[in-house]
Amino acid sequence: MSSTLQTLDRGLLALEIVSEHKEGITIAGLAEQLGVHRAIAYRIVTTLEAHALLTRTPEGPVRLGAGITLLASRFEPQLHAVAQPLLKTLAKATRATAFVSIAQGKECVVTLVAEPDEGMLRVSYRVGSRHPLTQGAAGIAILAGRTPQDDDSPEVCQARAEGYSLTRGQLQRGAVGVASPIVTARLRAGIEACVGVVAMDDLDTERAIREVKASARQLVELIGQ
Amino acid sequence: MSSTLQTLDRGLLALEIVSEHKEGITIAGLAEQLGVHRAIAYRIVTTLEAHALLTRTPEGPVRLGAGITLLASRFEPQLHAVAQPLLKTLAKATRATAFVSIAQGKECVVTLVAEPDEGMLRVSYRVGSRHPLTQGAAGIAILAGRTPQDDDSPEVCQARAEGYSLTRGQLQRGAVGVASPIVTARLRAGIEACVGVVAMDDLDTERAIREVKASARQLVELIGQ
DNA sequence: TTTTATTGTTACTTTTATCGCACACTTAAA
DNA sequence: TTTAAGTGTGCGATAAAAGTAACAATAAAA
Repeated sequence: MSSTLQTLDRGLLALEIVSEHKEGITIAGLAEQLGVHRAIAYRIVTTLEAHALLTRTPEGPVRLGAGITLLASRFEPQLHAVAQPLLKTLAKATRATAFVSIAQGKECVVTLVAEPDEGMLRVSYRVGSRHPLTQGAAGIAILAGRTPQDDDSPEVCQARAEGYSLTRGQLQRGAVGVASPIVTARLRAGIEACVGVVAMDDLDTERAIREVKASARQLVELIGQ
Repeated sequence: MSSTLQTLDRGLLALEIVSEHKEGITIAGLAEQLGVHRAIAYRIVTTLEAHALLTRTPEGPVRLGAGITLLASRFEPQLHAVAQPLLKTLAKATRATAFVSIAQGKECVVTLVAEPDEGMLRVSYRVGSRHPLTQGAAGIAILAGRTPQDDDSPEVCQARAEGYSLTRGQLQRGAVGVASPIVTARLRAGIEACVGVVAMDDLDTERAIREVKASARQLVELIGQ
């Protein structure tokens, strides 16, 4: 097992800490959270700033920078390439429409979809469509993937315990949704995403639950623990 | 003038290099591009992997990891906080609907919107809606923000030269769009985003162009050069 | 088959990049 | 005015990387 680089490690940790502070954080505050001298934090910020991963507001505080967007836009096609075949398999196995959704603010956005080729009728779930996190199997699965909150609904708590969520008719009458959060062990927090399927009422839920959970695990393997 | 940290700098450079290789890159290849010994590249990759910013496929190559998604999901509300007031001002000044769009694959997705409070009729542009990059002012502005390609359309070339794009009726009959790419100097590439306005045919284009370009510059300041 | 690359990892020496202190300075509150 | 909290930057000591070399383990070529 090869070792890690202290300086790089700290820098990335700093990036994560900054990302946790929506309103920004002072360099002094960052230094404290990192447990290092201010001067070190200062150099770390300068370096991250040079790569546009951080910005300093004129008043002082440090926030995330535009570089994140660039990286994210490059990650998306990679995720697509990796996850699409997996989704296709999931769609076939469950004979339902499979999807990957991620959180964006208080909403849940569909990023990838695969439809089964069999079946007369099928539910289609458009990429880019969004709905509140509190509604539908996908949203609940994402909430369940977060660290427990006091105000979690019973559904979310159950989904967290079982590893999946199942909803009927929440987004569309007569539709069933099953979703499972994508939980990564290495990160300090979940990645706020889930895999799932939607179908008409005739979904074989037993099987769907099994398959969706398996897909979530596989995705974690492919995408990075 | 404070200095940057070599190790962190190299690590971030490695991250960028990996992000440029959609299919992944071998560690040896990465080491070469970084101009360092293989052993160093290994240590860098291990560290980035520990933060889930990179993953290694079972066959070897290194790709971006899920950590990017987490950072991106946290950047979004920060961008929102910073850009929303600016968009509101832009909407007021131009009496048109102002927006920020980013590229996602071959499409262009609307991420933020602000509507003017005056005016009887107004064009509403829904957050999350998407259309091909080749269509509409927003898409063209993003393409213009990229490094020149051989197959760029005349519109894209013109937008690159002028610093803005203007289209009429491409997405909706009777609608005019003006957009300007958000170009950052520090990054190795553009961030694939733009600011703009959409309105009915009665838009004061002279003014809109001026305001939109100014907004793009301001956003760069706020978000990180 | 042997030979030749390439990959992945470790142990060790060298060197230099990083650490952490220190000092100067600004701003704002007490 | 003093106190406090924060920013920004040189500098020497040393821990932390760099940069070797070396060694299995594959994998590809002869």
